[in-house]
Amino acid sequence: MIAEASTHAPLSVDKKAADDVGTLSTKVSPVEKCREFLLTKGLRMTRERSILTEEIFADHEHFDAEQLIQRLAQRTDGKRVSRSTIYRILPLLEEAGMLRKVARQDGRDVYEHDYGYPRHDHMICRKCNRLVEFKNTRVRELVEEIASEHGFRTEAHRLEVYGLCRTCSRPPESRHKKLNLL
Amino acid sequence: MIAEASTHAPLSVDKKAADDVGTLSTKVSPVEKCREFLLTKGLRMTRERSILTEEIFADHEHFDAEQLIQRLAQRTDGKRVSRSTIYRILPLLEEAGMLRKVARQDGRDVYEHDYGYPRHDHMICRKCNRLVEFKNTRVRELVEEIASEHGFRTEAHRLEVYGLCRTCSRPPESRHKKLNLL
DNA sequence: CTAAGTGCAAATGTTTTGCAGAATC
DNA sequence: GATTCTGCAAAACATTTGCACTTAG
Repeated sequence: MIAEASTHAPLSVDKKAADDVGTLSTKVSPVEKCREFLLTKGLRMTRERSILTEEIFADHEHFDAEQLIQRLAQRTDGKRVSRSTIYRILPLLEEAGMLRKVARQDGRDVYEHDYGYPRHDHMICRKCNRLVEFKNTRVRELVEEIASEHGFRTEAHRLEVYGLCRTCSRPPESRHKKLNLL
Repeated sequence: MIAEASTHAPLSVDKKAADDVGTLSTKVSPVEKCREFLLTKGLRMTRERSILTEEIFADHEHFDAEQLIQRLAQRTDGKRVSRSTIYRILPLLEEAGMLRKVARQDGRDVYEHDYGYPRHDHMICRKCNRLVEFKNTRVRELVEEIASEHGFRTEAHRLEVYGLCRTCSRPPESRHKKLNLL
């Protein structure tokens, strides 16, 4: 099941091209942060929630539910977390401000960390599918400014820039060859 | 578990609060534009494609597939278009550059016109779910500027601002009346 | 004519849910 | 100890697809 033959260069994040994204201000571990949130809601920190949170924050890659299910729902050791539980915890982590949906690819919601990783926006190359992260304070400022003009109280924003990355927009180059661009 | 009591006021677009969004530069009718596209692909302009295109471009509201199905799949006059056909045509209109997905709400893809309507961005109220459109030239300028710093060639962008709209951020307020908000 | 398009019903794939037993506070 | 959680299997949904029949070009 889950056909999945897509050619999507899936979710690759171009860290090299990113600006000042990468500085990490660790205060509390993700699991701790999650526990705090759960407390405020009168909910409980369970083994499953802890396992899933650790798995998710083990790296900074983007991911979707299916990937977590692949990794966690078939373990035989004590670290198994079922499909339903995974689907139930993800919205909690979102509500906790630790995750956010950034896209939908192949019929699935794609998440990224919203905790322990600096705020940033994305440039997406329509050719190589590369996701370039960038950080620019003026974006936030402008958003803030526009919002206030509309009496809107900003909590977050998402800016995605679509186009061609440096590599893909560079014509076959040098020569007199016909550039088959576009 | 996972509360989820969302009050989704679905897809309402607050035109009043919108800025200069509204100027319309009509060149060719949507149906014509669509026909042109179909021609280039060796495809045919059918009654169903024409009906659907007209229905979609009759107003500038955002919509999802289900809404079109509601309106078109149960007609008894000659204007019926089936569910499958609707789902088959939507991607065509996207490819034609006439529509684009702008969000996902309640598990459905939300579309908006990408033809005959000026470019704009969105503010989305997390409480009443209202979609406020706004247009601000500085957004495009800033995007352009940032992109070029990264050697990125911009083709389009999407900016969504999340937060609370004027109404929802106003505290229960003044009166003792229960405002059944909205 | 003949390739492309449509409607229907059935299939797919993701996400949600009711329940009974298990675990946290 | 009561409430919240988990896993399971089944359900709910949105979207897609196979097929026989229509239709545009």
